Amino acid sequence: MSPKRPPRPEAARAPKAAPSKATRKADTAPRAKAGKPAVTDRKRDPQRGVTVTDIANAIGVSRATVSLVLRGSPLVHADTRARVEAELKRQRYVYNRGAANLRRRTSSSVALVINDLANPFFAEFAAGVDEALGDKGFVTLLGSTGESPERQQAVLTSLMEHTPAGVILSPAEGSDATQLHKVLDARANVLLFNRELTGADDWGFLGLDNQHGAQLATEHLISLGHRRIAFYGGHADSSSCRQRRAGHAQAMAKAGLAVDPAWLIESAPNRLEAAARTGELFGDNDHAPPTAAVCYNDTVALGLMLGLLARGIQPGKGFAVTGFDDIPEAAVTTPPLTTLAAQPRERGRQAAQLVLMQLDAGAAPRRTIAPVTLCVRESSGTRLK
Amino acid sequence: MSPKRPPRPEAARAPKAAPSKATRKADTAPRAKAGKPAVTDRKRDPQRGVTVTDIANAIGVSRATVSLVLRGSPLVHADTRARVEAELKRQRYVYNRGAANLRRRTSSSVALVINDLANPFFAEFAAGVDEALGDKGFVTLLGSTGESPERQQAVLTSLMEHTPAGVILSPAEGSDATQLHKVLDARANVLLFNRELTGADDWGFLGLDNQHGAQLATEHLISLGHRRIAFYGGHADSSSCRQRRAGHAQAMAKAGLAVDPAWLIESAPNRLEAAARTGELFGDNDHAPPTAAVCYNDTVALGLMLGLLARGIQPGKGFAVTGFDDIPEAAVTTPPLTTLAAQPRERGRQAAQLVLMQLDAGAAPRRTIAPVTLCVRESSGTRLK
DNA sequence: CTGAAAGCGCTTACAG
DNA sequence: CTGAAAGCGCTTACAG
Repeated sequence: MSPKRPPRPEAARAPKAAPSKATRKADTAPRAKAGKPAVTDRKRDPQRGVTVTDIANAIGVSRATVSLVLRGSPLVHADTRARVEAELKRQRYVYNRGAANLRRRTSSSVALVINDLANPFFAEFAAGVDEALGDKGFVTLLGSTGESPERQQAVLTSLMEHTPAGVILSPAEGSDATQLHKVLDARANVLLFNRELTGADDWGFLGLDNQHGAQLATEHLISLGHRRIAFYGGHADSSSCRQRRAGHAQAMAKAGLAVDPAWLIESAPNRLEAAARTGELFGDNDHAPPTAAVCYNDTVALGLMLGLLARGIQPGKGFAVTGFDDIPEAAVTTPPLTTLAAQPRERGRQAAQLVLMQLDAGAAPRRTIAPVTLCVRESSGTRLK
Repeated sequence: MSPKRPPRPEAARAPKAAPSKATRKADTAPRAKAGKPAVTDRKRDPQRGVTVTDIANAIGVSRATVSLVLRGSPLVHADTRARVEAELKRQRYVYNRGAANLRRRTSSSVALVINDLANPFFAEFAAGVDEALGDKGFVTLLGSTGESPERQQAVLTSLMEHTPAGVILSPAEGSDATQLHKVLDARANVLLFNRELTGADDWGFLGLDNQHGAQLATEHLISLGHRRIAFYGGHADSSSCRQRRAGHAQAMAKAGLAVDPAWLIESAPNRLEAAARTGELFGDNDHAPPTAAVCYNDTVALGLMLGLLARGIQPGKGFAVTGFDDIPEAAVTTPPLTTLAAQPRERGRQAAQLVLMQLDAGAAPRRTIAPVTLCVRESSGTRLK
């Protein structure tokens, strides 16, 4: 029943997996030379598709000619071309791109590996990637890691066996460039998205302007009169969190405002933990508590708003909150969330273009930073009196 | 720059597209027989990957033996196997599944075609499909139609050229089985998801229990004391809308309640149009207006709630609303939305299993209906006095 | 237990 | 303008 064994955790080992039996009928050995005349009423395996050979034989030309027609070569005589095309249509020929890719040593696919499609940010990103890839005639090979570096190794190993022309990878948290190099060899055309990795300079990178985004949010809060502004959530060892924290720090410094270390609060980027840590904002430090928080992302901001409500504090009234990402929920929460929009679908299109550009000999992998825009809603409140 | 021409709108025509030049160096003609001894300091194209031949030559066995090791055959001597495996690792061999699939006439991919990944319902569904497919050693080929039957034809045509072992298709609105049969031939292993199509009985189908779901929602509203309950949104010619309307009708009939035809209101399933049509609920008919609405889906329900607010009516207070799907926003709107949960990720896993089952000779394509569960929140309000 | 040979469906110099 | 031949990287009877 199971056509292949699942990929082992030790993904780097040789593929033992037996490919699927895609043909519904088990192949019986061809009895052509077995003496008796073959059963002629099924001269061809019904499962077999139409091939260039069938077309060529049907109208008495060579396979080469059919191939040239398929590839739109101007070498073929118009009449011949017309006859071939008619026969192609008649027999409902389907091009076997896998065979062509093998012969030409090309690829018409790009692997896209992300944490989880259920994250709307990545869903939009994936939609953008697939859109742009499709426009160029490539197909998307999907893979998801669920933020597990081990699964990521396994998924990438499996995808590489399909010889993608490129890999767009949003690394799982805790990814290690050394490990990744074991499965994505020197020849691989890789574009990293969203998370920067040390030791991966041979690959392209597309990221958001995290620092500037957080700076915009912080400046926005300062302009509303806030002076004590926390940075809430995220893991300080992730590059995006570091960059966003830097933006926060920069805006505060620029405004001549001190940052109490107690205002830098870590939290896993999920709603539950973000809500649970709300109390840390109002801990027993000697100083006055913050009146606003720049959150690591929207999910954290949503959690914090729940946590605030649980303590009887109205987000946007008693305490200002900003997010990052502009996920769909951000517009419909109570209150709607002020956040940074990253246009993930556009980023997806861009990632596809970048990875395709890298295929060209000249284009060296580049570091690209995409802008984000502040989207003001009610969670950041109005001007403090 | 563009490695392939984009697929033409007339998708059924022969593929003229020239595949991508994935190899960074343009191939130069092999000069092996050109007289002069070949340049030996680069005896192999550096772009070339390691093949079974390389492994076989390196340790002096035949390619067949290497292949047997790769496929885990018990026929190889343990010593030989060990030597092969060591060499595989040393040369960082990567299995070329495309070549193997070609030779074995198998496939290790499944095409997944949906309207748009940005729809969280389909994002979850896709995540489930990919998860389950990956567990079985298959890879997901992604395609999206944006609800356009024309794009759907083009996308399917392109995907079929990659010889997927199966196709999971959530048909675009307005899909036509006859058209689909032009690109998904008799051999294709197809599973339709979510939208039923007449004339597609040779394919498998996985759908939600739309009727029962709408019935549950209606019964819930009836149990709260509502007597005049509208069915709001959706296009009456879509199968899912018809089924949900039937569930509504059935619950009303069972409770002995008449349904005023004016309470059946169509709307495109988007927020904007759903909001705009709110007035139709309170039109100038002679009868009293409804006090509650079973909405076609969550998006429609969200739109309706906005429309109600715009007329000064509090959803969940002055008017009860239910949705369908349980998208993530449903839990965080004001008020949170009572809806039917379809567990799209689980449905995705199920779809993957079904399409893989269909590969087996015995398993004929089946019609499978998955249950949905009522998820009560505040938008349906409390008991009417 | 291992090797030589044929072949999956396509493409591409090379002749003619 | 068209055909014969070789080959992409793998697998599979068939011999030995």
